[in-house]
Amino acid sequence: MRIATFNINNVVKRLPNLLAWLEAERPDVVCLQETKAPDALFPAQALEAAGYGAVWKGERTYNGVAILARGATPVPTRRALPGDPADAQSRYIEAAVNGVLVGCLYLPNGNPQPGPKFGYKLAWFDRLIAHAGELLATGVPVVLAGDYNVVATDLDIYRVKPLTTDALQQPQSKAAYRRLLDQGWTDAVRALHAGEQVFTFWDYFRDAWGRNAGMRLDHLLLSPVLAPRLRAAGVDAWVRGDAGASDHAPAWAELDWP
DNA sequence: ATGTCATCCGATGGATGA
Repeated sequence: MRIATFNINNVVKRLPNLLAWLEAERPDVVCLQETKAPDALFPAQALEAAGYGAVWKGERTYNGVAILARGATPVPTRRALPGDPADAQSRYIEAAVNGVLVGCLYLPNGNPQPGPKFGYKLAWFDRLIAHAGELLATGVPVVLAGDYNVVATDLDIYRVKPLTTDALQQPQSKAAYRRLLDQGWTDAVRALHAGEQVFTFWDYFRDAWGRNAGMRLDHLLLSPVLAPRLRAAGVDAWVRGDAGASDHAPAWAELDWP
């Protein structure tokens, strides 16, 4: 099973890009973020025609997540991250696909920092860690995939800028990601590319793609049952170079499953 | 501080988020 995560940055606007990538790479499972479409406008029919069943949770203009499965329909288990009923932002969806529980997440960006948005980011991270711990306790195979909006280490950014105010690089953000990993999750791309600079995001600003001034923000975390089954992992960086591309490229993990 | 891309509201651009 090959599972991918892709911040599509508007699934309606970039449907041609999404379909081109699906046809070229044929991932089995896809987690999408920033679909930026209300549920009624999610392009389910076009994806079905491309061979993918889907579950989605969107909203107008912002956020929005979805899980696709090739030749199957994911069985939804959640459409929100537990822990705050007042949180109306569409940032988490979870579904079972071929015996794997897939959590698809879009962690808050958190800028500007400091401020209420950064507070929301850290609170959301705490809720994710709590939920992830409960998933681990069940012992079922889980992949938590998405845009974590964190530069985890200095290796995950093209150039370290000391004393930056960027919410993605704050010590609290990095510490939260570290706490999540320390529960027992395996960062699939990092596990197979230790010490290598691998990026999943290149800003639209300042020709970041042309200069390879990227960051690694999109991750697939594997629960302990799945970690020994990891066979390959990488990033389909070519997607970022296409016309009308998202500012992210898909990251993926190939699992010996089932 | 800058820069790009896109959307929204509601106006023919400015504010916003990323």
